[in-house]
Amino acid sequence: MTRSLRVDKNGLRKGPWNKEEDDKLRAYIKRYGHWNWREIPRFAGVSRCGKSCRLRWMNYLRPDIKHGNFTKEEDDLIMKMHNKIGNKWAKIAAELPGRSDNEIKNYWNTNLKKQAKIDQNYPKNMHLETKNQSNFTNSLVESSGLGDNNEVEALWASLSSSEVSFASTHEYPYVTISSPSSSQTCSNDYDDGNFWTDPFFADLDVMVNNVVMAPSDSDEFMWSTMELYSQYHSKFMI
DNA sequence: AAGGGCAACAACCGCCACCTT
DNA sequence: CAAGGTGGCGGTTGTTGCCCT
Repeated sequence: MTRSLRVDKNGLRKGPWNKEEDDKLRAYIKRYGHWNWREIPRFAGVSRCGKSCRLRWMNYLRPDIKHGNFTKEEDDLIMKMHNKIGNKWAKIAAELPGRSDNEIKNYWNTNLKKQAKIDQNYPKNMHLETKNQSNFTNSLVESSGLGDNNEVEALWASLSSSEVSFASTHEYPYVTISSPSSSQTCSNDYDDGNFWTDPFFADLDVMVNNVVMAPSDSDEFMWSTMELYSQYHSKFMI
């Protein structure tokens, strides 16, 4: 399941590692540590680039690395964190001792992504305009961070053209917002703003008080919008 | 048995942030 | 402050194995 072995123009091997290379690298790092990845292959006696050595060590040779099937607990944690922070594999890996970011990324792409897609269709989609907007915006003014009813109404109106769905997967609620060319999912227990990504915002052209907001550059906008959806979720969904 | 399609995953590549000089 | 080096990250690719027809 790996690439075929080849040698590049500098004489460096590419492709699958053999046992001898693994043993040399493992032995060297065990004894001297990894002080400089670019120099390590020369000292360890392997014809690989430093980057390749680092990858091999981090994903396979580290003594604390765990191989084998993911547990249900690990699945849940990956799903939860992915809902929350998106494709931040290194951050997710930091919460899963013994798992590498590469392994988690592969696992997500081959297993969990499909599961997540299925979950997002549950329980149903709905359109914002079907709800009682005025009552809701009144209750939002204070908590949303927006200035007054007009601002909330304006934001609301501009978002109404997008399809918004609310759903829960396991114990982690999330909100999915679909626009014509992209979709974005985020968790309600937000404490990290990075899950709002540019493609979604770039597509929305949100107007507040006749000013086009630049969402990807505006933390205030981000928090306000998140609060809006969070409040909406808790108010109308059981 | 053959082969086509898909899944799995190790490894590569390009980009970026950070550090050092 | 700028430039170059390095490590880390995330997206993507390439190959093998498995399953289905």
